[in-house]
Amino acid sequence: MTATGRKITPLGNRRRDQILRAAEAEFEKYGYEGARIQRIADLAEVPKANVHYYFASKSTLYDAVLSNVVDLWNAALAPIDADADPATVLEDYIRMKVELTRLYPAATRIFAQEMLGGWQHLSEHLKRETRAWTEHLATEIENWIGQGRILPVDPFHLIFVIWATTQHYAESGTQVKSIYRKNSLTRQDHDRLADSLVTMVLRICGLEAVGHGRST
Amino acid sequence: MTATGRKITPLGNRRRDQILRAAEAEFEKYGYEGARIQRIADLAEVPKANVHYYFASKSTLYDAVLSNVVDLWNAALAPIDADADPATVLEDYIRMKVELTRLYPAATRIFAQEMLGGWQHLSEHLKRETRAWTEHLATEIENWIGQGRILPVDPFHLIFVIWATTQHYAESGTQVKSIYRKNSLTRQDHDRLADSLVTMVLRICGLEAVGHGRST
DNA sequence: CAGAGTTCTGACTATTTGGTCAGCTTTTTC
DNA sequence: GAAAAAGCTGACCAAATAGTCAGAACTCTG
Repeated sequence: MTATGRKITPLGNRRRDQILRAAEAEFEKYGYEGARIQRIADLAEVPKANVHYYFASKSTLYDAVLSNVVDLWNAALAPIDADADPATVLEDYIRMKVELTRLYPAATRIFAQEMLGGWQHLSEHLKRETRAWTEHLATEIENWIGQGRILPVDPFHLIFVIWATTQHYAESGTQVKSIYRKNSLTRQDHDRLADSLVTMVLRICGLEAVGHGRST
Repeated sequence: MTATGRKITPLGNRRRDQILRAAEAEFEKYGYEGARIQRIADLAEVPKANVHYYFASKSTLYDAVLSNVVDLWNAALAPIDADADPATVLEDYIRMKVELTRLYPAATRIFAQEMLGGWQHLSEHLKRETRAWTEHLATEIENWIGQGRILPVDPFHLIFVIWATTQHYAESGTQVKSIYRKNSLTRQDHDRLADSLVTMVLRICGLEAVGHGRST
């Protein structure tokens, strides 16, 4: 379905994706309010009216972009094995999160902007989905605490630490890019971030092997 | 000096502050791009033209608001005693930060928005000031690591953890307010947040007394 | 290859927004 | 108490912006 209610052919789908990618870049750079349909059109190399052919309004377009991101997160981070070792679960979670940040930096930034802004522009439907998997992990953490498998922490604080710190890195990533003209950060950079994060989180939970400080 | 280059009298100063406070609330709620001069004027209960009498442009006004915040931070967080105990310094820093968040929640949110947005709207002058005290603390942390007084961590990650987590709390604070119609959070709420944060940060640095998990 | 369905777009509109300004009112100064 | 300075504001304006629409240009199918 387009904005006008017609069927979409493969050709139309390609254009739609093209616009969606441009919109992602625009929303990343300027946020919801700052984003301009005209710039999205320019970036996608289509006339502005074409954008409105596929997406009725700015908010529809934003929702479409965010919906992609949320799907990504759900697919990658949702499944947690209840019996698994907390350290393993947390480490996997963090490394997956860093990997997603590496693969989809724009998407991640938009999501984080939305998070910090109090989910102001997110549709109710997407808000609910987001909360679902956050609370899933939080419950798991609380169980571990109850079972004495990790030190007591506020689960939401812990999750936020992971998110915020990854995000901090994504930020400095864009700075590095603009300063050094590097198009992407090295694999090593990402590994080092993940290491640092894992170390911090495991220490918070009292799970790190003594004298195993591999971060710096 | 007003926008038109005149002297400011006490009367003018009061109006200026009135507008500044309204602007703070507006920027907090909508961010730079989303903020509307007209709404600021309405909130301050002055005509829109009066806003422009004191502040030449939107960005001038934003800068004035942020300048206040940065001054606050500089005054409260800058002085670090080089010889003091790391645990004490970090704990004091965090508790001061939480206290500032309690006293100036709007200012803090704007600042954090700017932080996450990569300082896009901050004037060069303010950017430099901000970096100055961040790097000051980072250097201190690096010294501690070098002297073996704390476990190795990325100083900027650590600082970001403190900031982000406090911010997370400020966010949920506004949610709590809007849901429960509480006008301010209790002293106890703030103490509990500070406790939780201190615990996390000290664990990361390997400084927490064993079995001293007072957070939840 | 015709015509139905889909895609595309230039030109347009309605509205919003930041910002200006001439001239009025209030306050300060001497 | 009058002249100067500062404070104030209604009525504008130019620019920007999201969104519309009629009809041209494709493209797919039977």
